[in-house]
Amino acid sequence: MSNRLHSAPPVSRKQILAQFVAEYWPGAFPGDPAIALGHLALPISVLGGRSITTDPAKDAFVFLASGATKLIAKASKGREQIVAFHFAGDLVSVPRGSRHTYNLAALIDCEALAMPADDLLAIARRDAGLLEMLLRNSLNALHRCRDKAVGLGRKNAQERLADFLVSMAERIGAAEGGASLIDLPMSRRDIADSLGLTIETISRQFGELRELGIVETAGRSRVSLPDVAALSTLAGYR
Amino acid sequence: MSNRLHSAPPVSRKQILAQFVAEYWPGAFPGDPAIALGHLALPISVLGGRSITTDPAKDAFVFLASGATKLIAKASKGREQIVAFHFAGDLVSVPRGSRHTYNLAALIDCEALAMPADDLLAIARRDAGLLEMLLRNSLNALHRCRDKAVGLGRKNAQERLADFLVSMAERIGAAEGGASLIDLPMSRRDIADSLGLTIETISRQFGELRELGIVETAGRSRVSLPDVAALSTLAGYR
DNA sequence: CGTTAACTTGAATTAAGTCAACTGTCGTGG
DNA sequence: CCACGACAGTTGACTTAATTCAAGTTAACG
Repeated sequence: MSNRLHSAPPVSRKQILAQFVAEYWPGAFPGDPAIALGHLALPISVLGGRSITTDPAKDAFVFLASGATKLIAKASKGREQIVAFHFAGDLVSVPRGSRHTYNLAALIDCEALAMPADDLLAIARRDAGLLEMLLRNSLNALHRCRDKAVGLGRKNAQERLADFLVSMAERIGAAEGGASLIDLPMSRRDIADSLGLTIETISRQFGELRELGIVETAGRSRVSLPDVAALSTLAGYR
Repeated sequence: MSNRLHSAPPVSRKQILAQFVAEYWPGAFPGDPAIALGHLALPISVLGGRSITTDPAKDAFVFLASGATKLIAKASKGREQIVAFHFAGDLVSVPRGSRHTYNLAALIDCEALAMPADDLLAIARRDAGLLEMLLRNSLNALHRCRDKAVGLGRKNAQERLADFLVSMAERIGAAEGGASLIDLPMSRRDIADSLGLTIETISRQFGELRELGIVETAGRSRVSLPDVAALSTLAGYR
């Protein structure tokens, strides 16, 4: 799994920091962010399948420079719920463990930057531009999470999978006219854990969508959606 | 329903604004916020059961000065999912309609302040203190929403209701030693729509928890939790 | 005190889960 | 480059938790 994507050339701490600043810190003075973030931002390289560990007693932010991750919540009895997936450029808020224990895991090889939330907030307090980007990002995540809650609470298996595929097409799909090609970095188990279903149900629903001619699959990870609009209809929006 | 709580004495726009500023705008100069927010913050009084309407095409913030609300998402086929409950002092982010349509409704009489998100952000851009409070509030909502997603995706009916009651005890319960007294402002239907279940299932689970001696009910809204710790155990955390 | 909507309870149904066997994909090493 | 092994995914039969449908009860408000 560690080489599903070609091993990236070694990326320096400086480069990752620069990437984060470019995306989330508008109007930062060159050199300034490096000094401020220098000591608290921990650069991380992880192989697919491994965890991106942060202090479980503190909220943290993780900037994902490259790769893909899942944010897992653990409940009792070994049950796991994947609360969000992330891709290159995303900034993830990883909550400290309270009711449930949270854990960020790499789906494929990742380059990331981990920062304690308190420290980042302390820096941002002096810079409204950064603060506003953090706020926009967090509102975005909130709205995504709410839409997810609707699916988990009120949709059947087919609608959940349709919604998942439409979302993935939007985020990592390669458009081909009305169609979309996706190379899923997550397993059927991950999809199941994200949609509150079992792998068997995911498999059966992939089957149904294939029958309907709305989804085509090749191998474990390649998915083609010939008609994204039709799939959206099945997702039970509105 | 409009007088479940005594009708509050008429509250002026100025008072509500002051309350919002006191909670979310540290170090604001007196008079300054009033000028900035004056034209865009819409004061609202609604009776229980009515909707707090905001422009459905724009994200909005609603500051709840008094009362209690539910944020409802509508999916296709008339299905509704309550995504969050709010109480006095809460600041609610109401998303514009995208995949699902969102709607904020009063559970009891409310005094509130509605603001278009863009306008509030434009003001906050010049004030890191306000911005930081908005960010903390939004991260808080995000973490709550994620915990909710875990329940919706991976917990059975009893665990969901136990979790709901523990949360309500924390937010609006009156502590009595190890016990907690709650006066629920929402109906069984609201609880069902929040937990992704039906009213019948909620009713049956209340019955079970009563049998177990962990929950006592009086009338439709009064709930007493003699042993919150025991209830937490049933909620399937960790 | 009477009406009405909220809630409760019971019996039948169903969507998804569980358990178990089978098949395909993909990376490794011959 | 092909064959093998291991794990990921699929398929089928059966079970179950929660829904649905249908009567009852009760609480609260006028």
